[in-house]
Amino acid sequence: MVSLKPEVLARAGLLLQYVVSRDVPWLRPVGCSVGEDGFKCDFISTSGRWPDESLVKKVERAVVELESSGGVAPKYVGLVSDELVRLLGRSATYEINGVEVFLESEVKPSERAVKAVLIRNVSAHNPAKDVSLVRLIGVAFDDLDEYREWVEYYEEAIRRDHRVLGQKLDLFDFYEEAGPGLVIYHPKGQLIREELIKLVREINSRLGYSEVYTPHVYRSVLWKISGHYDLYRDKMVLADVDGEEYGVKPMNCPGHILIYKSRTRSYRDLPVRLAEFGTVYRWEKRGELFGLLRVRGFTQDDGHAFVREDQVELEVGNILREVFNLLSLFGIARENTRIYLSTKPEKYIGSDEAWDKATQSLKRALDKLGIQYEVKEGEGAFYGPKIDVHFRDSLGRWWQCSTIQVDFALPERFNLEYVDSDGSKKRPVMIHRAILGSIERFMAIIIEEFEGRLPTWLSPVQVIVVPVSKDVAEYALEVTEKLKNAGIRAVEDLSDETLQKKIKMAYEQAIPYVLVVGRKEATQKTVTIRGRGNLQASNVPLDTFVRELINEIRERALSQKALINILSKSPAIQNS
RNA sequence: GCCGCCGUAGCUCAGCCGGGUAGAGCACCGGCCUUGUAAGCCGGGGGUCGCGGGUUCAAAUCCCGCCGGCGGCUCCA
Repeated sequence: MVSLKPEVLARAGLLLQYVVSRDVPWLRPVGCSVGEDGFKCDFISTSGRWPDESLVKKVERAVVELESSGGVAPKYVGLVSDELVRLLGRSATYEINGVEVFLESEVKPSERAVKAVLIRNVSAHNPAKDVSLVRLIGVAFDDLDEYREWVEYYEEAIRRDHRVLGQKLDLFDFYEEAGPGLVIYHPKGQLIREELIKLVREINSRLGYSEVYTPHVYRSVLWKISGHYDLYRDKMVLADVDGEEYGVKPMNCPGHILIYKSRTRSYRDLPVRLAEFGTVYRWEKRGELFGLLRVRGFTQDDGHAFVREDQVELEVGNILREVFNLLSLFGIARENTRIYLSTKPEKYIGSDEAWDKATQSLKRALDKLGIQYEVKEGEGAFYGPKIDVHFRDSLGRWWQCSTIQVDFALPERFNLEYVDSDGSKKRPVMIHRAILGSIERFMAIIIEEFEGRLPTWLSPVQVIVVPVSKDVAEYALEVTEKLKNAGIRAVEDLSDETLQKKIKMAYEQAIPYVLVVGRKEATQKTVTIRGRGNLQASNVPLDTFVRELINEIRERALSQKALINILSKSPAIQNS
């Protein structure tokens, strides 16, 4: 991630507004804000026209020309009174050659000249129902080297894009005939899913969750009880069958609640913990879909804990610990994660006291683990406070993955109870949690994190065996067989291609290990191991490699530990 | 859903502006080569140019609608 300078973005935003109002009379500037990924400048189009590409290029050039011809210093005037600008929350006015331009008040524009401006997109912005603005978003630099570095970074980001890699590595695809936002996993993508599911099953068992399985459609009456029918209907897939209405599940909770309700629960039974890899469908609006990161059908590693109020903190703490294990398992840098605690919104259900208790429990759980987080006041769901973990994708966008939500609403709506020690009936609290969030979204994040070069345990193909020539084909098959018998996902490449090409293909398919075998290896029952980064160990006994590789996979190692171990333990077999 | 851009072979893309009926590379198939470390050589098959309508003697190319994708906005795991 190349970091942009807010003060440079601010200056560019101000100058951009100035040249636009100078050169494009039908666009009136109304505001500009600065974020970590660029500036956003909003304009009113008084003619109803939209700026086209050539106009955008012209304006970009005009800013740089203005700067190179001496530039002009934006003069701070004060806070604005304009209603529209207030609506945009950008309340400082500046003046350039007598033209009023705007900027959010917190940022100070740079004194230094802007050397490069790149407008990345023109789009509509609708801060209110009846207001449509022209929004230019872009980046700016006061140093040409930084500009070039940013462009390079951006091109790199496209190569890491999970949509590009997903196709190149034959993991998954979307098909027009199938419908937008509906992912179809190819065999290799499904192998990754299976590994992730296996991982979460282990986490679930550590946390005491029992896995269940529930249907994909329910009678609408269930969605009416849960409240989804009223609150969520526009995102639900509903169908009338035999004169009855059914709804495809957008969430798994109602099914789990029915299980909770299947018998009388004692305070001793709690927490009751149910987990499911539940595939849900949410009919997101068309423009909101985005690769695997935003789809219409996805599988959550969902789980619901029915707890007493006094159990919330411990339960949340345990889940959080697993979430952080997960981050380190995938080597996701802390700077690429954000943790939020969202508190009571304006509209809410449940008592203030319960909210306060639950929120304090979440806080204490976070603090006990020494986790740094941001509080989003009033951003909680109407049914309870929550903790969310967001990850950053290759383009710098943030996506919510892990989530832990306290819920007072559903226990109420479904009239959930347990019998307390004094024989009285009490209402449990529900904790909704997802460790990965959605498997789809999480997969996208890790594909980008690793640029497709997944750690061995996650790689759909872990080893490819490449014979040097046809006469060692049999040995290649023998090696592959042995690896497969050891539970390793191995394939052989007996095609007619040259060795060089086979190696190149293996690298492009991001296969972690290439085993080259020729006459020498065949007679000695060894393999020559080629790992990532052209790291190589020659003539390693096959058994040694299998043993080390099984360890690497079992430990879910991030690095190519097997090869590194072999190289460090027996430098004698190194042979270049 | 809103604004803009885009949609040509399995993939990446050229051709579209100034209409005359489709091309390249990779992949695939066949042959030669029998390979010791990131693309060996030669040949071949493959496209109702996203779908539908309109303009025209003639549409991949111009116009309209729809479908799908992308970048933003809004919303979310």
